[in-house]
Amino acid sequence: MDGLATAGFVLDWAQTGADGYLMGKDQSFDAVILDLGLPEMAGLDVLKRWRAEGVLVPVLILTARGSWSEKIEGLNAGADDYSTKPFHVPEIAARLKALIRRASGLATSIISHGGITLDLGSGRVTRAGEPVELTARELRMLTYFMHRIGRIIPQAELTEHLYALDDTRESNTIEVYVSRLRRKLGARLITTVRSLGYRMD
Amino acid sequence: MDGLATAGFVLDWAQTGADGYLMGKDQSFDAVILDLGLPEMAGLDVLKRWRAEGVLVPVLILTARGSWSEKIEGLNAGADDYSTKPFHVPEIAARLKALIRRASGLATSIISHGGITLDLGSGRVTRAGEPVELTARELRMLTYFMHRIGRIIPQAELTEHLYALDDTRESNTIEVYVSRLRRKLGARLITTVRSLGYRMD
DNA sequence: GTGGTGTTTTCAGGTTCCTTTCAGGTTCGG
DNA sequence: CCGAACCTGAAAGGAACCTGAAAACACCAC
Repeated sequence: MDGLATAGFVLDWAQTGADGYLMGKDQSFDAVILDLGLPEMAGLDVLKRWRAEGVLVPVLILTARGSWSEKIEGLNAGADDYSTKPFHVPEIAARLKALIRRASGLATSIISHGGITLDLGSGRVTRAGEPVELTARELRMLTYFMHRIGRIIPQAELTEHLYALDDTRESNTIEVYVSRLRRKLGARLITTVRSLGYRMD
Repeated sequence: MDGLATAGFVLDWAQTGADGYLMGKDQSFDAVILDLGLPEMAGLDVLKRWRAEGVLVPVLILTARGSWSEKIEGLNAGADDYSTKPFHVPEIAARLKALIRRASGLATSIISHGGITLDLGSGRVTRAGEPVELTARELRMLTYFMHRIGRIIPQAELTEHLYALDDTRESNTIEVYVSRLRRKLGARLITTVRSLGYRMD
C-alpha cells in the first residue's frame, strides 16, 4: 500500500471491520478500500450498514480473484468498484482517482466537529454557522487536524504534510498558521501540548 | 450481449469507432460499453474526444485480459470502469447498474443555475432570460462548471477536460476563458479560490 | 487559392492577496 | 527565575491571477 502514499494519497488504516465501520461513519474520507474477508465483521456488512445510514463515500472492494458472486454481491450492496487480489497498485491508484473525481460532484464530504464544519468539495468552512474565509494553506492544515481529532500531532508531522517531505524547515510557519486558525476559528480549537505538538478536540 | 437485453437494458450498437463516436456525441445514452480495439478509430480516441467535448456519459471499457496498461490508460482517459474479455454478463450488468445509478442526477438536458440556463442539446445559453453567444470552448467550460456547481475545480482538471489529456499546457488559457465567461455571464458567476482552483455557485 | 470572418492562443503589464520572515512579547516547565 | 518553546502583529516579497490587445489559426464562400 505504500505505493498509494507515493501516488499522493494520504492513508488511514483500520485493522478490523468494526474499527473501519466507525471510522467511515464518523470521519469523512475521499474514498474507502474495503477488503472483503475482514475479521469481526464481514466487509459486506460494513458496506451495507454505511449505505443504510446514508454514508455515501465511494467504496472500492478487494476480492479474491475470480469470485464473481462476491463481486456482484458487493456491487449490489453499494460498492462503486472492485479489484481482485493480488492487486496492482498503479491500477488501484487510477481507479481511486476516477472514483473520487466522479463522486465529488455528488457526495459532498463534510466533516463537522465542535461547531466547525468543513466541506472539502467546495472548500467552505463555517464556524457556528457563520462562513469563515480560509486560505489554501489554512484549509489544508485544518483538514489535517479534522481528520485526526484528539490526537497529538507533532510539528514535524504538520511540516511534512504541508510542505514537500524532508523539507527541514528552520522557521516558525507552523506556529504562524496555528495562530491564524485560532484567530479565525476560536482560540480553544487547537491545544498546544508543549514540546510534543498540537491537538484538536 | 443478448444477456444484457434479458437483464432489462435497451441496446444500440455501433460497429465502428467512427459510428460510435457520432452516436455518443449526438444522442444521449445512459451508459456506453466501449470495446478497445475497434476498427477505424481506436476506442480510446473515441473516449478522449467525447471527454474533450464535454460528453459525460458513463463509459465501461472492455479490454483483453491482463493488459494493465490498457486499462489504466482507459481510466485516465476518462473511463468510469472496465471489465476484461471474455466477459461475464451478470457482472457487466451489475456494473452498468452501479455506473448508471451513480451518474443519474447529472443527466438532464437543461441545466439552470443562478440566472443562467444551459441547454445541452442545442448549446444555447441565456442569462436572465437574454440569450448569450458563446464560442465552442466557452461552452465546454461552462458545461463543465454547471455540472459541478459548488465544487472547487482545479485548473489542471479544467485543462484535462478542455483539451485532450497529457496536453501539458504551459499557458494561461484557462484564466483567459474564465475571464471571458465572467464578462459574458457576470463577474460573480465564477469565484477564484486562490491556488486551489475555481468554483461556481 | 484568396479573402474575410470569427475563434483560439499568446503575450505583457498590472493587480491582488498569500506566504514567509522577523522581531519582540508571553507562557510554561524545571 | 531562567531558558526554551511558543505566540502574534506587521511588513516585504512574490506567486497567482486578471485582462486588453494582437498574433496565429481555422473555417467558409467565392
